[in-house]
Amino acid sequence: MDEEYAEAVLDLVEQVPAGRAMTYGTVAEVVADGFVLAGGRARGGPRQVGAVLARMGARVPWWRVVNAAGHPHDPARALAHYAAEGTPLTSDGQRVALRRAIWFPDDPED
DNA sequence: ACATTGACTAATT
DNA sequence: TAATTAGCCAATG
Repeated sequence: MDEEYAEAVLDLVEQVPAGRAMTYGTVAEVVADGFVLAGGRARGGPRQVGAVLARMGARVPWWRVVNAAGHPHDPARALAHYAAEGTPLTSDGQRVALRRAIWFPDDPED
């Protein structure tokens, strides 16, 4: 596991505003693009993002990263955060309403 | 070098 | 709507 890559992922996750969220796939793409611009080599798909969070996710708001269906890795804990942050959820209250919560680094409504 | 495994995704049933 | 299938990329043994 490349430390530089891990840092990039964690930094990005830390930038996600409360009440918003990003998908693993999107995080992977944004980080990958950043590395390309930096003339870097390290790549990584969505699964690598998950691998990084599995190791060092404890120090970042990991609940703001969900899969394409809007499901967080640890629903029990994530739900409590969503309630506290006012994150938009779907009718079943079990998954993040990505249509409304999805966030990008260049989002004007940071 | 090969097989297995994951905090994934998209398309197909 | 839910389950299955196939593709995916890197880490690990």
